[in-house]
Amino acid sequence: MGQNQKINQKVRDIFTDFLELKGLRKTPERYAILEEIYSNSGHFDVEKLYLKMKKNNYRVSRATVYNTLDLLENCELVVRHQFHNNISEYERSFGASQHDHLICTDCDKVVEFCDPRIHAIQSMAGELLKYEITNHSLILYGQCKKENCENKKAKKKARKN
Amino acid sequence: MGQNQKINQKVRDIFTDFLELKGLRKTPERYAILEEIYSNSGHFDVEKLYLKMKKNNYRVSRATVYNTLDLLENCELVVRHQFHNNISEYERSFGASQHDHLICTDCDKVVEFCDPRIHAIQSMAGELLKYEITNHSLILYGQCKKENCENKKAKKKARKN
DNA sequence: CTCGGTGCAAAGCTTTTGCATCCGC
DNA sequence: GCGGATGCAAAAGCTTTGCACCGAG
Repeated sequence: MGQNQKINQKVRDIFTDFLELKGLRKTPERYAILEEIYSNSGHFDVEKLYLKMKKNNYRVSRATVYNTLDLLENCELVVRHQFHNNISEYERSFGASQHDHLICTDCDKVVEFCDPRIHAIQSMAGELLKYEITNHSLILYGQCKKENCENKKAKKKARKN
Repeated sequence: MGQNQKINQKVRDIFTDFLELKGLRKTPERYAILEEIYSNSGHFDVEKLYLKMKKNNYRVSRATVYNTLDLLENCELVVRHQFHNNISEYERSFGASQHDHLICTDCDKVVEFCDPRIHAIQSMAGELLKYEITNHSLILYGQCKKENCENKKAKKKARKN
């Protein structure tokens, strides 16, 4: 059994436990969506996932995709990111290392990075303010200093700055 | 001259310099919007600002509000936040200390806090990844441990978790 | 059999866009 | 007077909702 298959099995089990705990139904659509998400890594939005499933001849409605993503977010198999536009991006979160994001303000490219001090900040702030912190979102914005940054955004839309 | 008036004058000057530098017009609408934003502190969204101006008998279109907020964001008189919903929230950023946000997952209340280590993370990540970091967004999510947390969200919508 | 879940389409919200008019320069 | 800015309304996205039907328990 390969590493991926092992992860997929574990993930299905977590989802099943969650659904049973909450008294929710174990529908094929829900498992199909989970499967699809864990068949790749990287960021995706609802539309991308919806179209990918359609292409693979698995027909689900957008409503079900939204519903299932909510569930998966609640059982922490998926994290939702809110980057600086008004659409929700998602990412699978089991079997992946905790990380944060750096976004290029020229080309929108997303780079992942990790810094242990964030957890220190998180727990200290929680203690100080009397909050039980469950998660965080750290996004850095900046320009790539390398010359191979393709500057897509500038092409896409001449920014009025 | 009071502290607020001094700030308002400084802020107008910054905006004027910015508009002149970019060759943009100094329209009364733009200054009226800036004025309205700096007449209060705290977070606001486009609709809230739009209605506030309307109530004060200053008629601007939503389109102009969006346009001007873009300009103000570019000259760093306003920061835009993307919390975990799909609407943009703004906050004036001149004359206020740099801070980050903690959001209560029960009642959506936003608390501000500050930790100097974030700047260290920011510059180290930038150096490592060869990016010129210009700004960041750090949001912590958690539940208030005090009993006076009114749990508005639970009322607003029985979350399907 | 029941009632939660799905699919579809309509509605809701925020944001963007097109165009005629206006006004800063 | 020119060309950018505004106002309005329509259009465009993303997300939620309503309702008839389906199927998991």
